[in-house]
Amino acid sequence: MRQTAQRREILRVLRCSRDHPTASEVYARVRGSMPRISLGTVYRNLERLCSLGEVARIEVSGREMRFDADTSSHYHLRCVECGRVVDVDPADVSVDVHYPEEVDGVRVTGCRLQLLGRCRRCLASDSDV
Amino acid sequence: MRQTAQRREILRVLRCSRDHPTASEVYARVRGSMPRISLGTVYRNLERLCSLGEVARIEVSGREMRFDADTSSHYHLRCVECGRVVDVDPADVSVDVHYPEEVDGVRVTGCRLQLLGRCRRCLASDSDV
DNA sequence: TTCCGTGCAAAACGTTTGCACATAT
DNA sequence: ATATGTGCAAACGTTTTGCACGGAA
Repeated sequence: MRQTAQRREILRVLRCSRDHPTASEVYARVRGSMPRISLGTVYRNLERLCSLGEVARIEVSGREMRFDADTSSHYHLRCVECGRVVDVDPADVSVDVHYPEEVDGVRVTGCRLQLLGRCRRCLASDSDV
Repeated sequence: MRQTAQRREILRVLRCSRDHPTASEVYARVRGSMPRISLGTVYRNLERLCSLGEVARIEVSGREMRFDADTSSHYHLRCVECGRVVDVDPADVSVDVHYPEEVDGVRVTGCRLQLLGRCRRCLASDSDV
């Protein structure tokens, strides 16, 4: 794989971000230092970095993908109102799950636990409404 | 809320479907008996039925929404390759999860467990590749 | 009669892709 | 020199929306 300034910058931005930015957010941040980069390049590099395991794709439900330079195993807590995602230390969560090996012709390979909640900001604006 | 033939038909189709159809799939099926229905109407009614709690929106990550007339609590197993979703009887799954009440300003209200796997068809076509 | 729901079409949105050009190797 | 990566713009698939009309109440 060829080294490029764009890829380096995208990775740098991701490593400085702790808020699991979307592709557009990465794009906006990278444009700060590299105004002529294109959104397509951001997508292509995020895709590439994901398959290399350098960043993680966070498949939180809802529309857009989010990305995380922290590829260590941890949980994500999502505010169901604004979509904000925060990390949860695995040490603070205990999980004991058992499931069948196969259901209805689908072999089970694993499971994903997602925490849901509401952030302070959204709780506050809820009381306004 | 006003009764309409369209909403009744959409609900009927969903109740006859066990494959968690996407909005387009619902659209296609409803068109069988109601060819002039519009996709917009399908979306508007699915949205409406969801907020009434008559059907459930299955938020499988990233891709398109799926809908389920079975609103009882059960798990979903998704084939990570083709996106197919099958139901998993809660009796076949044991879950014991503990998590903090709040993390980083986000109050935790619950969690969601999603099973992931690969269906026979995809496993078979994988060996072709 | 009155609105709510519909059909239609266009827009919005996140993402992918085709192309010609640039550039790392 | 070569092939991989880029910028740009168009295409894509899903979902939402504006509008005038139709039909349930």
